[in-house]
Amino acid sequence: MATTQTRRRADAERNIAAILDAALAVFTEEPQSSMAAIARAAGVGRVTLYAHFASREVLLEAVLDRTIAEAGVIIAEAELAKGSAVEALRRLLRTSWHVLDQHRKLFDLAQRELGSVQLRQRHREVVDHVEGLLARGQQEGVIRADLPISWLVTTVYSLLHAAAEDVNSGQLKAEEAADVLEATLLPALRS
Amino acid sequence: MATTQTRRRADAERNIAAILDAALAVFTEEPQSSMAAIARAAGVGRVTLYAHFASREVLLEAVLDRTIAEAGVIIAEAELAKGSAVEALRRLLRTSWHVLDQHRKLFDLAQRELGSVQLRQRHREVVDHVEGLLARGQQEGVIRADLPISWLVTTVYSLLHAAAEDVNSGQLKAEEAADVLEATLLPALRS
DNA sequence: CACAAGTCGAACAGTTATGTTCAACTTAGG
DNA sequence: CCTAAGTTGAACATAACTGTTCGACTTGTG
Repeated sequence: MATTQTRRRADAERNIAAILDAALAVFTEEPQSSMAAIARAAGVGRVTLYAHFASREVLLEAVLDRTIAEAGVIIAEAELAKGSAVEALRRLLRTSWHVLDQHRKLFDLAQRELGSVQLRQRHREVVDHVEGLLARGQQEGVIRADLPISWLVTTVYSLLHAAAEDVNSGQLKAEEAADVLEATLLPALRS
Repeated sequence: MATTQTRRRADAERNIAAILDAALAVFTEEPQSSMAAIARAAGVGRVTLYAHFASREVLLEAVLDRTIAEAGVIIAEAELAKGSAVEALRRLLRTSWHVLDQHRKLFDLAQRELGSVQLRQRHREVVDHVEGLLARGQQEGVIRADLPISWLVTTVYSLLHAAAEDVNSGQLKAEEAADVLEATLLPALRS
C-alpha cells in the first residue's frame, strides 16, 4: 500500500516535505504569497514545485490536510474521553491552544481560496472532538445546557484563537495564556 | 471650511457616496475585489472611481475612516458612562454586536493592505471606549481584576465577532445573539 | 442657454501572477 | 557505472489588475 505504481526517489520525497513545510510557514505569515515565493522558501525551483503540486489549489489542500492531521494527533494526546469533562477541557487548553492558532490562519486562507464548504468538511473531525467533550460535560451536569452546543464550541474556538493572537501582538505572555484561557472559559461554560 | 477651492457638483457628491457604500459592501464580502468590481457595484464607470479616489489604498482609507466614524456614533449612543458598568455592557452588546463584526472584516483587509500599525492608530479610539468601560467596572468591583484588562477587551471583541459569524453561517439566530452573548460574557467577566 | 464640471468607454502601458514547455544538468539506486 | 527519475533556469503564453490618457458625451448650475 505504501509505494503505489512508480517508485519515488528519496530525493523527491525530501523536496515534497520541504515544500509542505515552507508552504505552511509562508502561507501562515503572508497568505497571498506567490508560488515563486514558496519555491524560494523551500529552496527548490519553481518548476519542481509544479512537478509535485499541479496548482496552487492542490498545494493548499495538501498543506491543509497535513496540518489537520497533526492537530488530530495533538487532540488525541489530550485523551478527551478520560477523567471528568472539566479536567479533559483543562488538558485540551493546556496542550492545543498554540497549534489551533496556526490552523486558524491557514483556515482564513483556505476559506477564501477553497470556499467555506470544502473547508468545513476537512476539519470537521477535529471540531467534532471538542463538541463531543462538551456534550459529555452537559450529560455529567458540569457544563451548562442553556445555550446551543455549537455556540459553546465557537466560544472555545474563538477564545483560543484570540489568546494566540494576543500573544503574537505582545499583549499577553505565552506562559500566561493557558491560565488566562482557563480562568475565562470555565466560568463561561460551567452550569 | 466646508467647500474648499473648487465647488463640487451635486452629481459628484452623490457618486462619491455611492462608491463608499459599494466599496464597504464589496470589501466586506469579498476582500480582494478589484476596483472594477467596486465601480460596477457602485453603478459608476471605472474612470470616475479613479477620479475621486486616486488609488485603491486611498479608497480603502476613506472607507475605513467613514466606517469607524459610524461605529463611534453607535458606541456613543450606548452611553457607556451612564448606569452601572454591567448595565452599560449590556447596552453595548444589544446595540453594537453586528456593526462591530463588519468592522472586523474590514479590519482584516486593512491590516493586510495598510499594515497593522496604521490600522491601530485609526480605530484605537473605538476600542479605548470599551476598555474604559471595563476599567470602570473593575473600580466598581463588578468586573474581575485578576486578569489583564487588555485580555478582557479581547474577550468581548472576539466573542462579538464570533457571534456575528455564527449568525452568518446559520448556526445562530440573529434574535438570540444578544442573549447568548450576555449569557456567555457576563459570567466570564464578573468578579 | 452656455459653459464648466463631471462622466464614460476604449485603449494603453506596466506589473505580477499562474502554468507549461524545453533542453541540459544532477542524482539516486540497482 | 548506467539509466531512469528528478531538478533546474529560461522562455513563453495567458490572464488579471492597476493606473493613466484621450476624446466625446451628459448634466448640473449660474
